Amino acid sequence: MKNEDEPKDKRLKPADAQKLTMAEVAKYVGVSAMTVSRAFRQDASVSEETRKRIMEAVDALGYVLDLSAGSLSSRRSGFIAALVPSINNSNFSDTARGMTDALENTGLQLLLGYTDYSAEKEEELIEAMLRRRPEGIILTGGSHTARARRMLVKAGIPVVETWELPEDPINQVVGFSNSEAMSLLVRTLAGQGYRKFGYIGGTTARDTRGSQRRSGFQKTVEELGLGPGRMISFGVPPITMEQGGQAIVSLLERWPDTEVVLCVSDLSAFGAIMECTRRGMKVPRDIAIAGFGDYEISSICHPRMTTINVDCYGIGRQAAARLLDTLHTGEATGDEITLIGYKVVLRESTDRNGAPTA
Amino acid sequence: MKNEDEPKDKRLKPADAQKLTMAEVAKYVGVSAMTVSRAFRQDASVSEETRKRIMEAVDALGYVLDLSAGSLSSRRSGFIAALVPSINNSNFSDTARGMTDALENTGLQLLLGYTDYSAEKEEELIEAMLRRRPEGIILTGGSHTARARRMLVKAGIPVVETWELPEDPINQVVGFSNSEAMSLLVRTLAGQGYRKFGYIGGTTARDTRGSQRRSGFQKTVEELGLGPGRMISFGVPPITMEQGGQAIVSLLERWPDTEVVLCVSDLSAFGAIMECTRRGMKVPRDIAIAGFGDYEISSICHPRMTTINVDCYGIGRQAAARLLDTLHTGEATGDEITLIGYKVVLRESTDRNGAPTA
DNA sequence: CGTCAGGATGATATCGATAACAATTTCAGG
DNA sequence: CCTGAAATTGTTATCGATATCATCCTGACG
Repeated sequence: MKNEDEPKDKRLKPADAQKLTMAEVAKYVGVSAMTVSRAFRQDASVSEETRKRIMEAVDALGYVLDLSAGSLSSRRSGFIAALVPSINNSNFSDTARGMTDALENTGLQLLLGYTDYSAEKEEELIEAMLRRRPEGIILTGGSHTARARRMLVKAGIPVVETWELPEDPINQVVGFSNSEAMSLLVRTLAGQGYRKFGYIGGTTARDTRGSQRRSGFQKTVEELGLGPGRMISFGVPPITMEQGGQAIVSLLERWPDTEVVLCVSDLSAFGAIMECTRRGMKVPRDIAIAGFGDYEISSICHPRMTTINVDCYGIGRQAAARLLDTLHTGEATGDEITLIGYKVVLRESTDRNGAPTA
Repeated sequence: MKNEDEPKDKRLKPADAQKLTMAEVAKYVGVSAMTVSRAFRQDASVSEETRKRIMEAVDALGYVLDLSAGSLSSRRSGFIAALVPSINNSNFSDTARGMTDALENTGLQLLLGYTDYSAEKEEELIEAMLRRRPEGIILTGGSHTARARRMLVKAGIPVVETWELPEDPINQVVGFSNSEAMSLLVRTLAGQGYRKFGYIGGTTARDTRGSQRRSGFQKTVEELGLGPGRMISFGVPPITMEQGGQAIVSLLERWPDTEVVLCVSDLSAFGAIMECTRRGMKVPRDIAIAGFGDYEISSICHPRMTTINVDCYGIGRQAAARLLDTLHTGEATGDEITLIGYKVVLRESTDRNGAPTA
């Protein structure tokens, strides 16, 4: 081999004056790189004195740890991947917050990806995430492309599916039955005397939770002997507020005697309520409307909206907690299903007295 | 080669049968690892035939590229970090979408972090992101802790600050003046004859965009000779819908003759409108209300809301585009400021005729 | 005074890909 | 057929940290 006399370095990076490495910090302090590495971890054995000197040097030099190198050698990437359908949905953001909170002080970071309610996009994201070797992955829903599923299984990391109860879970599940939740809402309202039920949802099975809610609605209405529900499908999920408004107009044109309309989410329900109000109809006097999700808007809007409250934060928190369990025990104690609670929240928009609080 | 009978390893990874590397794929196909590596990139020169065979093997074996190894050696992490205050805010999610779109087909992935409107949280996130060596970073706002700023400068990667016009930019800026935008709204409404202005915002400077809007309001009201504005500060940013409702009650108790109330965001404005409606006041007949941001809710709610529309998507798209420019030219062509458009959207909630469309 | 446990630190191999350059093959054109 | 440029493929060193094991040191205790 060559000695390091002559060929110092011929290729010089452009304007890259600050390729500071651990070795340089080490030299600066007068210790080995290994000791610097140890100083960055709280479990490692380094004397307090040395650590202090190292950290001062780190500060002085402005050194920032390079995890991409570290994770290669330690085989721990230090992050958990989480895929949610939408960034702009307070239900999912509550879930994300739950995950972040549960991961606090674990040394694990959460990296979020957005699937836009698309299984293809989800597959792409799963691959992109797996390439960075996450230590675990949390998914929304239980429907994935075949290839996505294969990759997930092969990856050999804990997988948690959330927000649903998949028939054939990959690993762990933290969720609830969207179908039963919607069913509960139908039964509750039927118990209040409502008989003619309408439903507003999306057109495709793309939003699997939406489909489940719809089928829960349909099944229950029939079980109660209230005939087939009046369904309006409108647009590609997620349905917007505006589409909710358009949908209720169609629905009432077609079935003017509808008494109560359930919506796949609070957002479309809000659009429906506003549109009715705009057209001079009183909610709930002329038409009762309920949503799903208990978004902030539901308790603020006028009239306040009946909906299903789901423990979104709990989903995230539990999902991350189950993931951590699996990571710590080294092996899942069996692929469990963690059920998450939900409850009907009755508010003005379905009040039988028809008189919203003044 | 070795059988399972011989427990060669003392430390046994749990169920870790699949530590598939590029070298194994290469062996399987009968080429070198380098060729496999090339096959994964579209620019590299590999014969179509070889690439096909390699990709079939990748598929058959279920190999997933390991970027943590690749980025160490190539010194390219393949991602851009973006920090936003909140994931549950459609303005910022539009911005994020703009960034994602602009990065499409660039081989760069977007990693989002959310700061919760806290500079300390932002600092932590910046450090966490920098440890993974992003190729660029996009921030929301121009206020950062001193240490965060130091780290950013030292990192030697392009930095884009968005949504504001910082006095002392780190590098590039894509934003607008929140102060002037609010000022424009005040002038527009004053032009319609409004004289007694109220304002609802948060209590602290934590939300810098909020503070700028407030000062724009205050300054302009005084410039127009309309006396000091009637300000109600309520809660820690971001203000919720509910706080908007509470705030307007306080404001009207204190200054019952207020004609129009501007809010730091559409969300608080919405809460205010609903609360007024609930109390039997007509908007805008009894009180006019305007927001900021043009969220979906503003065009749906009843009455529809006057607000400022900002090109949120454009902010994201431009920010990413400027970042890519800098990456490609190798050096910024000067740290530019890219101005983003905004406009006043007049709707029913400030209609001087006072008669919301039936 | 010797021994040994255990903390602190260092030396070296290594994680899995890619950069850089070398070697080989292909093929057009003289 | 030969030559050289371009296309394809291989070899080796390396990216920057950490796992692992070796070494050194301190002090308690017989």
